[in-house]
Parts: sequence; structure tokens; C-alpha cells
Amino acid sequence: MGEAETNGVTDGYGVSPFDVFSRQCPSRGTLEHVTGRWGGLTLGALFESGLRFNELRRRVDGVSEKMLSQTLHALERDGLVLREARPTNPPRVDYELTGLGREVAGRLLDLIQLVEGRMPEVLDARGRYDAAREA
Amino acid sequence: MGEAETNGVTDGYGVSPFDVFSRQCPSRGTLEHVTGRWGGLTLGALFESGLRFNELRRRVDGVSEKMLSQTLHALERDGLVLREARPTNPPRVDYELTGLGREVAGRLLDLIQLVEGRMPEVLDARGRYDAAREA
DNA sequence: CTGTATCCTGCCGGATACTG
DNA sequence: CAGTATCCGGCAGGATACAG
Repeated sequence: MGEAETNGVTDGYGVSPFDVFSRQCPSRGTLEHVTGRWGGLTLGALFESGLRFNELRRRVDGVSEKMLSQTLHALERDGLVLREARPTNPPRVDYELTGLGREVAGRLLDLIQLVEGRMPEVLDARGRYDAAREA
Repeated sequence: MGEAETNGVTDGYGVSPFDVFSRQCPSRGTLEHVTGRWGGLTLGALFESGLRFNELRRRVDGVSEKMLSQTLHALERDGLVLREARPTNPPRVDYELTGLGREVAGRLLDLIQLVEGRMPEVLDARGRYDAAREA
């Protein structure tokens, strides 16, 4: 927990050995892969069904080849996505979630659906916030 | 989504009027505030209790004043965080979650705790991935 | 204490071209 | 189709100084 910490015990936070609130912790990196700009959308897309590279690219609107490639590599490395290349011609590669990937994506979709469903409230709050500023 | 779309009906995706998978959609922005580098950690920190600016700064290890300030403004504007300034001297400002903020933060913490708890698996997967590459 | 204002750098990420 | 390689501009975000 930073410089205020003198021993291994914290002030009540950081109970987990992988406490994401701590700066140098691998879970922070994984969480950023998962919640990052493209990671979350990629996991969400794969939750419904396995997809091929370009299918994924179309589904995740706006992602570039480069970023999709990077994102998939990171997720594969973290054990959330499975890559299956078929030695056909033309080449075909399928991506799907691992068991852990499905669990993570499930939580993520809970979050996404909540936010989508409450957007009217959010938009309303924004309107009020902005109105209170211009005066 | 996108150019393949000719009418208002989709191919089964994007049922919500705020489908986050679509590029131009306000929910994407909000989701990025929530899942962004500091947004998620900030919401997570505030879930346990209301906090003051510098308490928050210490809790969210590594955040700079500037980014914390920006993050809080974005979350306040989206109606997830409530800012209460007391006209005391020295000044004191408390931040806490709104009802909607609590719901969002709850889902986020589910995700965080899942990831933290499964880090051994993630680390293991990384080890295998890296080992398979160096040859 | 609670922030803004400014400067500056790194790297995120888009465009393009190329390979198998 | 499924990607890598390279270039490069913009902006996220850190450091610092300053204000109320």
C-alpha cells in the first residue's frame, strides 16, 4: 500500500495477496487487459460464440487489426482466450473463451448490461451537471 | 454492426438502444470511465466507504492528483459519484457513491475479486504461454 | 487540504504496406 | 483469410508549480 506501509499487514485493505489496489501487482495488469479499451468488448463478443479473426473485427466496431491482434495475444497469454488454428487453405483461426475466460466475461457482461440499461439515468445526470456549469 | 447494417434491425446483436459494441454510443464512453485505468479502482475504493480526496489518493496506489481529479469529475458527471464540499477551513470534500454508483461498483468488485482470486491460474497460463514461445 | 494550470514525454493506437 | 512490420501523430497521464 505504498510508503505508509511498514510491515506486511495493512490497515484493513489489501487482504488478498493479489490486491489490485496495490501498484505493483500482477492482478492490476490482468484487470487492465480485461477492462481495457478493447479487452472487454472482445471478451463480450466471444461470450456469445467462438469467432474468427475478421468476424471479431466486425463485431467489435472500430478496432484495428493491430489492436485486435495485441488484445487477443494478451488475453490468450492470461489464459482467458483459446486460439485454434486450422491448417486449411485459406487459413482459418477460431477464438473462443476458456473456462476462466467465460467466468470473467460473464461478470463483465453483467456490468455492461447494467450500464447499458441505466444510460437514461446517466444521460440525465450529465445534463444536470452540464447545466449547473454554464451560468 | 456498422456498414453491414441496412435497417434498424440487427443480426441478433445490438438489441439495446445503447449497445456498447457500437462505435458511436454514449454507453461506450461511460463504460470506459467505469473500467478505465483509474475509474474502476476509484469506484472500488469508494464502495467500502466515502473518502476524502487525499484518502482516495492514498487508497488508489499510483494515481496522480491530476488523474484522480479528472476521474472524479467524469464519474460525478455520469451520476455515479456524489461530491460534497464542506465550507470549513481547511476545506474538506467528501466523495461517495450514488445509488447507481453502488450498483456499478458492486459489479465491478465482483469482477475484481474474481480476477484476484484466480491469479494463480493466470500466472500459470502465462508461464506456459511464454515457455512455448522461447525455443 | 483540495484542487487547477502548465509543460512535456511516452506510448497508445490508427494507417499503410507487406507476408504466408 | 490471418496476421506481422513500420511509421508516426495525438493524447493520456506524470511532474511541477501555483491558487483558494
